[in-house]
Amino acid sequence: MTPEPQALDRMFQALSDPARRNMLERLTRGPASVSELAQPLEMSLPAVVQHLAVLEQSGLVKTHKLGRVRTCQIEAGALQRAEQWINDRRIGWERRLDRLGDYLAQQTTDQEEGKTP
Amino acid sequence: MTPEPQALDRMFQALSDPARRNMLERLTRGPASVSELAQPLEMSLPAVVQHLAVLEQSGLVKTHKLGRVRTCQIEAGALQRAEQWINDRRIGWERRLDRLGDYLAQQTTDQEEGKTP
DNA sequence: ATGATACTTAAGTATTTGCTTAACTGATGG
DNA sequence: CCATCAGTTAAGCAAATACTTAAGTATCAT
Repeated sequence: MTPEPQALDRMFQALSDPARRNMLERLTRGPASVSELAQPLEMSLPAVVQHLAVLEQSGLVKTHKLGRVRTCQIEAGALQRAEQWINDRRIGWERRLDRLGDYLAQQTTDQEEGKTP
Repeated sequence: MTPEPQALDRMFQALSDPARRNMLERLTRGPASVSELAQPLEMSLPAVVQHLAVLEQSGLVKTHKLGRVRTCQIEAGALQRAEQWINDRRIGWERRLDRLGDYLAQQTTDQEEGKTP
């Protein structure tokens, strides 16, 4: 299941903000409430809630509300899809560099063999 | 060398646009001129140049001009640093899930052993 | 020299982002 | 009940984005 372009848009966009990455980082250490996510960040609670909405819409975070507290969790699957896109591109590029290296080595060898001293 | 937050900001921001991802994808198949990058995109050349500037500032692409043509190349190292950040977080989260699984399994076992039928 | 090519620069604009403050809803605890 | 706590909603605003068109500037080919 290749992620649709828009899903990648939202995921990378979500990852591009340090406050949101901080929230994700906190969530790797276990679920947290909105206030807990907000605590280390120097901004108002509504601002944090807006960042959280971005994270949810990107699929990177899932939340559920119980009583008056909203609990947030990381969604590792989404994180993996973002990683996969990068990895595919990087691997493609590195394979290409390898082929180029082989080609250049071959050229050099040919030249060596062909030289008339 | 852990990438500074701002470097990650710019990298993920750069990756969040489909036109820029398209350009990167093209570059995995080898270097290309600005016009070549622009060719499949339905936008003006200046727009493409602006996207290219974002890619360069993110460190994902390097360019050099020879005569009147600017040649662009992917910078796999930068790509890898973005991937690394995601991977670290994902691994952290998955390790946590494993520990939680172990704990829950242990609890269940304890209960089984302690039950009085 | 002249015209076409490959960008580049500048300026303008609509939309989106990342915040803010103020006011509000809906649990919970005493 | 009523104050507090956790979060929500709304409105507004400055800055950043993602384009556009128009007008350059160097090459390069003839």
